[in-house]
Amino acid sequence: MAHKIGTRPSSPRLAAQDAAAVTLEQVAGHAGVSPSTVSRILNGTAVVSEAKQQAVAEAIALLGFVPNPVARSLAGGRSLSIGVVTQAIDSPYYGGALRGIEASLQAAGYSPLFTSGHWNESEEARCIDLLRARRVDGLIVLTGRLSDAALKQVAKTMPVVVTGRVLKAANLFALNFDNFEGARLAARHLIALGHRHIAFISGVAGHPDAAERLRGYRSALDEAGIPFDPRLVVPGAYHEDSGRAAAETLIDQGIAFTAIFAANDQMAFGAALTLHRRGLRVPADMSLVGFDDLHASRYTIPPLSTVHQPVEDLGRLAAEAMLDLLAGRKPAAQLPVPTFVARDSTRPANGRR
Amino acid sequence: MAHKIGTRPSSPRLAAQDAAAVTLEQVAGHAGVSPSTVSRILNGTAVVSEAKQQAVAEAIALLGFVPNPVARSLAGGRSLSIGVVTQAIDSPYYGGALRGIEASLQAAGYSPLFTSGHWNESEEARCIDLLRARRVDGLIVLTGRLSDAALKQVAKTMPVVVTGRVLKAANLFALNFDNFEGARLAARHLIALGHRHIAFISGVAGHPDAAERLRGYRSALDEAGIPFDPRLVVPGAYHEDSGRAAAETLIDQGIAFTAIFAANDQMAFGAALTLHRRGLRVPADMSLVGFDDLHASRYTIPPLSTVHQPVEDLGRLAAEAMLDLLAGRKPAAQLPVPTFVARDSTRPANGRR
DNA sequence: AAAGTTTGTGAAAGCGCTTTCATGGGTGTT
DNA sequence: AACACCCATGAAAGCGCTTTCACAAACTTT
Repeated sequence: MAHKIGTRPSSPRLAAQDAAAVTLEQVAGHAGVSPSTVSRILNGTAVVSEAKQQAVAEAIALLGFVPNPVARSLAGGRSLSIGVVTQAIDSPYYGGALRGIEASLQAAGYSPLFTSGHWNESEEARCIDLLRARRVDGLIVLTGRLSDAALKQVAKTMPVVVTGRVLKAANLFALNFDNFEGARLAARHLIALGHRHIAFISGVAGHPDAAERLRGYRSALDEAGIPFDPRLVVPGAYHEDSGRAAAETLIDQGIAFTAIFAANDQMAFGAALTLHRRGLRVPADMSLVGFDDLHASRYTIPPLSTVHQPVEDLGRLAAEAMLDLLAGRKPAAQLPVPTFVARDSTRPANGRR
Repeated sequence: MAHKIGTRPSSPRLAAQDAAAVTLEQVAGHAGVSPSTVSRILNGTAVVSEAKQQAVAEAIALLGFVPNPVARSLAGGRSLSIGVVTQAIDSPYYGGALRGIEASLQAAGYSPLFTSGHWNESEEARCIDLLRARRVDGLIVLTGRLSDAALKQVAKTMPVVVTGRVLKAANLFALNFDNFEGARLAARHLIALGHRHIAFISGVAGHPDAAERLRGYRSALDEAGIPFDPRLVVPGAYHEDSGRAAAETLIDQGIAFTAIFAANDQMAFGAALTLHRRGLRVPADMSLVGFDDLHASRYTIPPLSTVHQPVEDLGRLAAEAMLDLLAGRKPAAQLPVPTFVARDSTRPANGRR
């Protein structure tokens, strides 16, 4: 099984497979120094004479040495990997965040380990156990269902960055988007267009961000002196089909309304389908706004007016906060303020209600 | 830094953080056997007496021992992780496949390591280097840009499963979807509805699946005796905006056509937007079909007729093939045959052309 | 009953790094 | 010039596992 050792990489494109076999010890041998010295240079752990630095650098280049992260982890106690708990790796919302995380971590020499909790508390706990078994150095939890207490518990073992909730604890950083303000913006937009009867398809019950979005909706209503009608609020589950079903419920109730505000874009897509099936045109007969500003929202018919959420920033910032935590710094990351993107799914309320 | 050792997990939800500190050696001590024996039981490497098995099992349960995968990797030479090269982790198409991979690998005790090549050959090569440095045991490449030769090269080092191309090599398994047949199905559907002038928005040039889909389109045309008009074929890049632009090009050409076949759903979404802006209704004025059957395609207005591609199966099968390769078995995985899903975006061609 | 074969098990040597710990030369003090 | 002190460096001991290797004990075989 022995690979050829010490030969130059043959392909310039891909590093030679031999590279895997070159060890730090061989580098030390070539450079005429001890393994400790090589390690010190690699990690910047101690001052090393200029001459030896040079020699080692040359040996590394010559042999095409790449440190073995596995050995490194075992010896150093760190794995240079960060566990990421998302809800669904294939969700359009989380995907963007993952991309941001991936980019930022990679730049710092860390690798993300993605797992999906599928909106399920016990599965999330399993993910965390799995990641812990893999000896990740830190944990990024994207809007999980796990209790605050459980998260704090984990934070005793390793740094934790969590999004979508407000939480203070040692070794833990919470990165939250202002869902309240975002929802208020959206509702205000509708109100400014003259809508007085605005239905709201809410998010997953018990979820902090869902509660905040609902609160934002109500706040905008209050400001405008519009009475809150609980019959106009129907629950959804953040996916398309729940939006579709919610819109049906709303229409079948027989209560008049001229606009729908869905607590996320996916539910808005579902609602749009129901409207289409019932022969209601958006925005002519019904205004529709979403929340999240998924990439797809630019391409719906008509393009969806929605609250822009900086998902990629969120991923990037979460990763940076993690890096801060790991380095013992206090993270200062903060999400940009919400903005509303008016596209074509909203229009002034006409006479009919 | 010493954690408490030997205490029972305090929370039933999450494994105790102490667990991380329990070593195989401690288990051996408690069970009154040697570390080698524990290892043998853990891995099933050799026959061990019933009595010791029992004792070890008890010790493991008592201490809450979880093997350290890092040490395991270093000693065993395997990392129990599989590298996955995707093009964009946040793409709606790949997301589903990743989910399938994740599920299958996890069941076998392997963890996926996801990286994104962003449709870029050199970046893909970097991903592979990174994964190799991480000592992954195998590589799953989802429809990359890398040359066949490069892939074969990698396969000399570790097992490789690649999708979206036909390739034969030792230690390499190619899992391909019948893009030709899928495209032919879609085009036939349009033809059966009476369309004679069918525009085609093609995929990324030089990509095998893009070529196959084009070939399928032409084949269906040939069957029906419809002359192929190259002006009706415009290039796209598999994302929404390229579909939007392609549709504009098509319309601006001034050549009559009654249907558009986009080589993937995302481009169909983009094309739909252009049609909407130009005042052309789908399907009344123009039929539209896509390819992939993304989840979102069920929720467009109108819901999109498209070729169903079993992305999650693809992920699952790719993972299973990898497991086979790893175990020295010959993978037998095969993708289901293409099917066409007729929804509401297509309609018989009326008199006008 | 002696020899040969199989079997379960422990001791010990790594896997490729990091990190004390000890050391010898160089510098600074008095 | 004698002492203390600092600094760069190497030797060696792990990190927590797997895996030869060797060896008794338990079987065969003749």
